[in-house]
Amino acid sequence: MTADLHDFIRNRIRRDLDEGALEQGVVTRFPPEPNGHLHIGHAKSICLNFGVAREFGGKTYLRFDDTNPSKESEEFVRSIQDDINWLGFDWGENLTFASDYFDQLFEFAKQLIVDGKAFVCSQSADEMRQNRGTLTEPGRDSPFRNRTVADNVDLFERMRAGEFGDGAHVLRARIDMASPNINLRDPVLYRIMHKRHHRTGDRWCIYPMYDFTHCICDALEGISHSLCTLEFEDHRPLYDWVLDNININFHPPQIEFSRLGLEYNVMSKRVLAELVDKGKVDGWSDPRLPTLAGLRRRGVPASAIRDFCQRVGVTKQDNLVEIKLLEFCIRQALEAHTPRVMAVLEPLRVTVTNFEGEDEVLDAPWHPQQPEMGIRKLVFGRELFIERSDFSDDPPDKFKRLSPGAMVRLRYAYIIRCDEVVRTASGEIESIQVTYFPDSRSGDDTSGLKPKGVIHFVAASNARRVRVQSFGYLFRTPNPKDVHQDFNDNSVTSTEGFVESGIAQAPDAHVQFERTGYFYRDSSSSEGLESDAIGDSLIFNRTVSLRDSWKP
RNA sequence: UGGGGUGUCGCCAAGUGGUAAGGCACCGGGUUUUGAUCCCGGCAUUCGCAGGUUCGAAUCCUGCCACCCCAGCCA
Repeated sequence: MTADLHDFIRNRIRRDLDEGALEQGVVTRFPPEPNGHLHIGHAKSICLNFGVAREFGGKTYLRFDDTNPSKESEEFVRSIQDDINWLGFDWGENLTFASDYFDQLFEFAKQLIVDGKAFVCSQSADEMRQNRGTLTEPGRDSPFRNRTVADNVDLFERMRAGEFGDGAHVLRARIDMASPNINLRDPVLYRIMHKRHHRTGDRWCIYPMYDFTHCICDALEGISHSLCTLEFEDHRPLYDWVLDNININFHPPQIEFSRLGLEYNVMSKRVLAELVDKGKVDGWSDPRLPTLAGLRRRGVPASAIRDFCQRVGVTKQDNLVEIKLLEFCIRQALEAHTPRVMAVLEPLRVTVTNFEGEDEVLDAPWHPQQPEMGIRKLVFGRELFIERSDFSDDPPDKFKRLSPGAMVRLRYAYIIRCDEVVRTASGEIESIQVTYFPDSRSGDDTSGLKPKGVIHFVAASNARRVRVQSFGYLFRTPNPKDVHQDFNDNSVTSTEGFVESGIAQAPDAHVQFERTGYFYRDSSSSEGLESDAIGDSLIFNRTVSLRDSWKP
């Protein structure tokens, strides 16, 4: 089940364990900011953090990093929990919020002030930026850098008391304005923000910054390995500085790994939020999005995402994973147990001229390799639909489908031969006429006929209308740089076809339309995309097509 | 021109001095009432480049090159 994984993080953990360095065992945390929905990049982190804890008998905190009330909300807190659960992970009792620690954080900040390691700076944001220096030039000390401890304590208390407006003052660490690492040039620790917080309400009007908050929360929770992405690498000295300069007896190591890059996708929450807000997609759960909500609505099983994250591995290398790997994982997850059904997405009418009388009911397995899944009933009759692409009046070489004079097997039913093509006045193929061979019934075929191909069909009397939505990539290039220019405005294809009525008895919301792909019943409703709520017609989202190795 | 990272097959990725795992993709072949699945086989004399150390280097040393990240009172 769980292969022995040997990425650099797990190797490190094994070493720590061997050396007896972990008194409390393995403790990890997944620290999302509740300002958007989770995407498959977060899934990589979730699988890593929860996976590692599971493998080494440790525990994982779900800790919301809610230090910026101007962007965060309860709605996102809920959706994130739902998504993590759906992915298959459980934090149990270990649900925390950075805001749970606001009181302690405040005390730690005061300690820093008393020790002369932090000061209240009253420069404007603009002035501060100007004095920060550049990548190659050192910054200049703030004129407020040498305020007395007493003044600093007083000012900080009054900041908290609400005496000042947003931006009037800020609490800064007193480190080194000449540091080549810009994060160490007296970084801001607290800012004034008169904003109601979704958990603490109006109790605070100053909020701690990430760099000050995160490391302390990690220490307070006894995180044994604080795993984050590469862009925090040069924040690590600050992470360590804070913990080294306050009175705390635990110091987690921060270990960075590279974020997931996925072809034809964008993994930036900012960009995703923008697509949602501008109505370019149908909400956070648009099936074209790499969000967990979107993947779920598309029909991607959580197990496929977990498998994908495992196959992708964990390293420090920048990467852009091929979308084909995800597609492979999805097909593989669905192959073994997804019920089969036949659906004709672009119907071509077929008349079986030698079929007389009552419709015939046939049996077909829900899954050809899983007989224990049982059978479904299928109807064969005089009027049928086949896929337009399964007929050609000018077949290419090695065409194994139907063409004038040729024979083909209708899956789980009879062999037919095309006798005639009926055309419209303008010459388009309107329907075809065929004869069937009564002694060629699937299962007891005594005809001796050997057609070269098998195609799917739906009997007109057994057909239920179905609307099918297929999705292309949201972006036109594998590695979109300009999300507006590279946006694919034409990524949804909607067709109306027929599905065998047995679909109603399908033992799963996931289904394979034979020879076409895996589909998932869409039951959410919204404006942009069609949903199941419209009329009584069925709506399916194509999760992924079947592999197709046919090359004419 | 500062600091921090990363460079192993088309894409991921093992490997940490002993002579290049694996997966995906791709290409052959077999089975097949899904051109699916499944099965078999092929696919890096070479590890960014150049030197050096060593009996032996993807792994050690030196120098180069390329790419990514950092100048929010965001996380």
